[in-house]
Amino acid sequence: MTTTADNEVTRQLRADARRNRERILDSAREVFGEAGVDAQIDDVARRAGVGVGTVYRHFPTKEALAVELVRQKFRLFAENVRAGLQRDDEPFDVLEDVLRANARLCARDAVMQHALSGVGESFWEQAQPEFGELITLTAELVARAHAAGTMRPDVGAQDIPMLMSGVSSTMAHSLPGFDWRRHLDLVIEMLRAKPGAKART
Amino acid sequence: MTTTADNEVTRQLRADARRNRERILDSAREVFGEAGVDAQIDDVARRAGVGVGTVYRHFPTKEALAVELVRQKFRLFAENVRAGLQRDDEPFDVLEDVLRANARLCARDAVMQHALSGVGESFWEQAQPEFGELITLTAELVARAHAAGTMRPDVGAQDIPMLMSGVSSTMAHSLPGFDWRRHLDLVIEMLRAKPGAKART
Amino acid sequence: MTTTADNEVTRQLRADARRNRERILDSAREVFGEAGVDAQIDDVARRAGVGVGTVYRHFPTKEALAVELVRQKFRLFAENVRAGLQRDDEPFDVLEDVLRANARLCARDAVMQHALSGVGESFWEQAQPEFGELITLTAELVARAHAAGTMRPDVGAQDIPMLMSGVSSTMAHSLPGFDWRRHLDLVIEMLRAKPGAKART
Amino acid sequence: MTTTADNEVTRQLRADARRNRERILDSAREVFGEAGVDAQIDDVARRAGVGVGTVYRHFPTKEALAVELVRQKFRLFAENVRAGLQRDDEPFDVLEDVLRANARLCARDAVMQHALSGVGESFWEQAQPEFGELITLTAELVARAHAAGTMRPDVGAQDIPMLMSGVSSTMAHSLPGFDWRRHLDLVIEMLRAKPGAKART
DNA sequence: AATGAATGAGGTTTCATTCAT
DNA sequence: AATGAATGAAACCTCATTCAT
Repeated sequence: MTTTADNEVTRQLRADARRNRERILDSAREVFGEAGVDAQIDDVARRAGVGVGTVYRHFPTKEALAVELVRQKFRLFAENVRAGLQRDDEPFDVLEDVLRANARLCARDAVMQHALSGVGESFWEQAQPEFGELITLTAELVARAHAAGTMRPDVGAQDIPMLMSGVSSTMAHSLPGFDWRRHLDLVIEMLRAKPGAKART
Repeated sequence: MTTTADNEVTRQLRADARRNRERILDSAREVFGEAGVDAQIDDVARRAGVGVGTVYRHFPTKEALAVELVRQKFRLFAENVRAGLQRDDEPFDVLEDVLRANARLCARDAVMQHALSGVGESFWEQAQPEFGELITLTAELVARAHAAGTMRPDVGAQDIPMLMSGVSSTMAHSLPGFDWRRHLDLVIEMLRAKPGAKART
Repeated sequence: MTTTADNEVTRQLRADARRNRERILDSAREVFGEAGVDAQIDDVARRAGVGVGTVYRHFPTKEALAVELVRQKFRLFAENVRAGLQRDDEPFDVLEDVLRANARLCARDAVMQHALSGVGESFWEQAQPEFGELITLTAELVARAHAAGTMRPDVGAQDIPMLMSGVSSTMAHSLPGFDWRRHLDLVIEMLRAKPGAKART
Repeated sequence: MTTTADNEVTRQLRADARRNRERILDSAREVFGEAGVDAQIDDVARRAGVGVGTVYRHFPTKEALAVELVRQKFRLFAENVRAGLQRDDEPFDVLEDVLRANARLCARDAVMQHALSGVGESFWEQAQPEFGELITLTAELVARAHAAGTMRPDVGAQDIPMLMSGVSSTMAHSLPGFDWRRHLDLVIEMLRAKPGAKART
């Protein structure tokens, strides 16, 4: 019983820390969303209602914080793919739904834009595990669509992140003609098997 | 005689100034290319062989300098389109060549990446004239390709910058699967009219 | 019985606390020795295997911890002097031995260096009792040496700490020519009575 | 004539910068003197009447600033030795005067204390040239005193900085018995040749 | 009594921009 | 018109100390 109590105290402490961590990440998402990746850590801390030190305890540098946001997002992407893999529907339709869902998760996410903008080359190295997992899962979905003959055979799973990164770059602008849903529609067209179409290898 | 002399001095200075302006822009292209848009104005000035003050005489802010680089690039794009419009070849082939040429102009251009990353929303406002001109010219090329029936009818000139911005975003990475030439190939395939293909509106 | 139990718990705790105190002091000596007085309390705590809070329970401030180390050292110095006072040997020889022993205790002691560097003026105030005791004991040894005529009559007990502080300052460096044993030798020569030598008052 | 004018303008600019540099160093001496080496650069800047950036333009880090103060002081020491070498008086008397003069230059100089306290081991490396010069000059003075037979033959020029560092460490305190003039007197006694005295090698 | 997460003032340093020469 | 020294508002990060558990 003492042990149980102790454990609970311990868990309680951890729970506090974990809640702080969550609040910091939430706050960072908001602040980065509003002010871009150049936003100040102090603002993140203030909005999270914690001291700067607490932010730095959880994330040793500002970059580490941004990287964690990207990793989280990748995990969400992967979850969507996983959910898609559970479905029994036509594989390409599933893929399409998943891509649309993931694109929505990207929309107006400044950190993602930053990660995609190439400044944060190191972002990808640090998010490697999540990125790899995402590719692996996507490959399964793509394989099914290929097998079903509903996806262009000469486009592979590794093309998807590249194309989606393009869609995501569209989101960063409110320029005339820039509409990420349209961009995504065109990409999906690209991926879809066309009867009689011959792809350039 | 005094007037003549003064004029000569003035002209002399203007020539100097113009040369300085060019050197600053060249230097900025290089420095931004190597160190990203976060590079320092001092470095730009040093490489141009002028004082910082001179840079500021020509460009009121660092952003103005970057914007000018973007505008220059847009002018180059437009020139390529204009050259294409002179050609008598099949219009879609011309479009393809132009897109490839313009993509090459974008490759690893940090300022362009920055402009595309959404940080510089105002970049586009300031480059409005050049951007508009580019669209206008592209529209003519697209119209010809549409008329020739060699380009997908449901994709318009205003889609091109969006798609190319996506291709450009690919250039920022050296990630596995990220290959802008491949991205561009896929885009061009998509733009090409396919016999029997029915596009989703 | 409850009282007995409580007492036992208290005693138990006190024993624990005392052990903790010792471990913290040991740890502090090591950490300060390795990283200087600027080392962090967290490191001291970690090496002692306790939480920071525990350090602060025993020593209200970082300085208090450092001061305690100095006081301990002074107590060791005093013990050496006391041991010397027990000996029946020639008093100046005893003094020489004691000074050499105490100098060895100082060697490469970062806290001592810090105390000597003047930053910690307050160190000395706080170590007043130990310092006073040390002087008192030294005075007795010096008196005996004076009486024996083996020590320069114009140098007193109060000169010793000053001279030893000089020797100690030598220890802080690994500069060419800086050798505290040499410095100490010169000091001891100087303290020794010389037949026919006339000291400047 | 134009050349002369240009040169004057250039010199003028440099003069301004040089004056700023001097003011920063003066200010640093004062601020470090009052608040120790832990004083803030902002205070140095404020007292010098310049912006922080100006301080950093002249001295890339806080340490660089402190090091420069030490080097300056070493140069002053060397100047005193040089002046001593011009004199025709008895060499040991000259040495004594020089040591007293240099000790006075040290008195209550917080940066010097810091340099001597061993924290700034790197100080000495960076002040190597000045330190070396000082030793060289001192060696000449010592050689003369040795030749005159007025200085202990078994004490060399390289012992002097060590002994003076000891004297300097005395200056950092206002403890009972700590009196650097007394310490210096004793050191000078140490150095003086004693008729009939046999030095320990 | 112990723990260690949280705090936040304060420190150093950077760099776009200004301005005296 | 050109120069580059000066400016100073931020930005990031550290660490002695507090306090909830």
